[in-house]
Amino acid sequence: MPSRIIVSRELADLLKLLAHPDRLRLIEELRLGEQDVSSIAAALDLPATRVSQHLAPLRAHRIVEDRREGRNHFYRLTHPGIAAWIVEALDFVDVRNRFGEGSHIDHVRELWTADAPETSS
Amino acid sequence: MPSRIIVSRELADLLKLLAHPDRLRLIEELRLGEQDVSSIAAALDLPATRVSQHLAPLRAHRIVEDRREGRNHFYRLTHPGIAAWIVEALDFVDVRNRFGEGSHIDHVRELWTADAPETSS
DNA sequence: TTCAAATCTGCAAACTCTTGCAGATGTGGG
DNA sequence: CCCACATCTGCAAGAGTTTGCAGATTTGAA
Repeated sequence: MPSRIIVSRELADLLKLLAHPDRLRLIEELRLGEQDVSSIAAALDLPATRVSQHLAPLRAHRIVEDRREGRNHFYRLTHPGIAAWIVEALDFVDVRNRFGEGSHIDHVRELWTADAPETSS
Repeated sequence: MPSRIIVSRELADLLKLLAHPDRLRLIEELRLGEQDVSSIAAALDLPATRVSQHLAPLRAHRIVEDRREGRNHFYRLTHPGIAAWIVEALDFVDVRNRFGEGSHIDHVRELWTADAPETSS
């Protein structure tokens, strides 16, 4: 079995794991640091159960790591660079004939590239 | 509908499209230049029909573009950078407890990063 | 110990993707 | 015109994914 086939399977599994809108937003949500499940659920406007369901396979493939503190589980990206790598894929999204779609993409690229917002002090 | 949700769907569709071992190898096969369907099929050791089936959605999403010359259809990457971007994802593949897997990955990274092999002249 | 909060796991229905195959289309040669 | 070659498209069975919900865990507090 040639290496290319073995590795392309691993790579496809990884991409399949990332290929879900909620999981992509979840990863970008962790871009700037760890958060517990409830915070993520609130930020993404999803039921906490669903967030936990998404986190399970991400944890199994070591995309995220967790730390328990009392009854809260804090998650963080195992490879923080993955968030920026995902944003790069925006360059490959086809925006033909989708008016306004391009500007949505530019807007999100900024959201997912900006530093932490300064606190209001 | 917030931009993040619209864009994360587009992005997930893109990743889903890429998340297939044959399609990943196909894209890396086109890394160094255009090829017709039969050549790709021979290189990947797949039936030409299957290659054509994989090319159809890649073409629909503008990952590849084609050019007809007689009865052959030559395909090339719309964004040649996508091949290198895919190779970067190897950094995020989990290799825990898979002896030898790491070296497969390094080997393929080289294969998919090297320049065209020099001709034998 | 008993309760409630936070999270995790298991399951079934609905949905989507993959694959092989049969047949359709387009092109060049004789 | 007729055939063969290269490629494309449509279809159906099987496999895999997503989702909501019910119930299991784990932990801290009363």
